[in-house]
Amino acid sequence: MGATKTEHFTDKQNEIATLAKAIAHPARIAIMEYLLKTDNCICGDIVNELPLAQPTVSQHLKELKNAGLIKGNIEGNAICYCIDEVALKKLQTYFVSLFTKLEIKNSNCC
Amino acid sequence: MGATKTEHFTDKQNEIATLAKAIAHPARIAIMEYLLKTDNCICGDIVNELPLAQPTVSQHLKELKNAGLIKGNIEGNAICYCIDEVALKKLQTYFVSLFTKLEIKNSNCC
DNA sequence: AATATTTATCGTAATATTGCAATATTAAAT
DNA sequence: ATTTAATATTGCAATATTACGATAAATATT
Repeated sequence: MGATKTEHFTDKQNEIATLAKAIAHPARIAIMEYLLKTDNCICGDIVNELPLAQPTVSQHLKELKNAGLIKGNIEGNAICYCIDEVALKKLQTYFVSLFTKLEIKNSNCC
Repeated sequence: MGATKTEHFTDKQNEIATLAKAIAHPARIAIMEYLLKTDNCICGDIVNELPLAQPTVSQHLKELKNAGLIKGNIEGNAICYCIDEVALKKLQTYFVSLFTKLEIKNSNCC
């Protein structure tokens, strides 16, 4: 009890849920937005940008990386984090398709 | 310690994170997809459709409703749940805008 | 080699989520 | 008014997430 019953759902449903969970935190939204607006995606800058301690930011970065939303490259003794378009595109495509289905349906009963 | 520090992030960041959290579970994805494909959005049907006990489904429905993603109308002694387009549109628009920014940027450094 | 800088990991406390049995609530049907 | 059916709430156990201090690991600088 307590753990999500992933085995009862489809791979696609689990995949989208996992991606959504990865961005289901304002700090991780803030990281994604920062990476989108800057050309200087050094880990230390992200830590400075966020109102959280370095180990906490590091943990959030790890979660985004595990979900495939960002990737990190070693650059000297720093690490350069960037958005990985593939996963982001999956989320976008999914929501667009949901909304398209809703429009085609156009018979929301309540 | 332990709770999300929402007060340090923008309203928009918190709003998107909350919406993402609402769908960050395969059962809630499955509910949204079911509501999109059926015209018969009675709570009992959702319970039958999902591999979870009735109280658990009821709780997931409540979370989706709190996030504004669905709405429920009393219909006799049953309840009709439907998708609320407004919140879904917000998510879609957000991801589209993220991806647009990424395309405009077109200089992912790593 | 010693020191400084940068990032990751460990350990742990606080809090939140997930799932369900038991029970309550509400409205329909008898 | 009882009974039945549908949904919500309560209470609780199991698990997951969030946050951070302390520390480790890796590279750069001196």
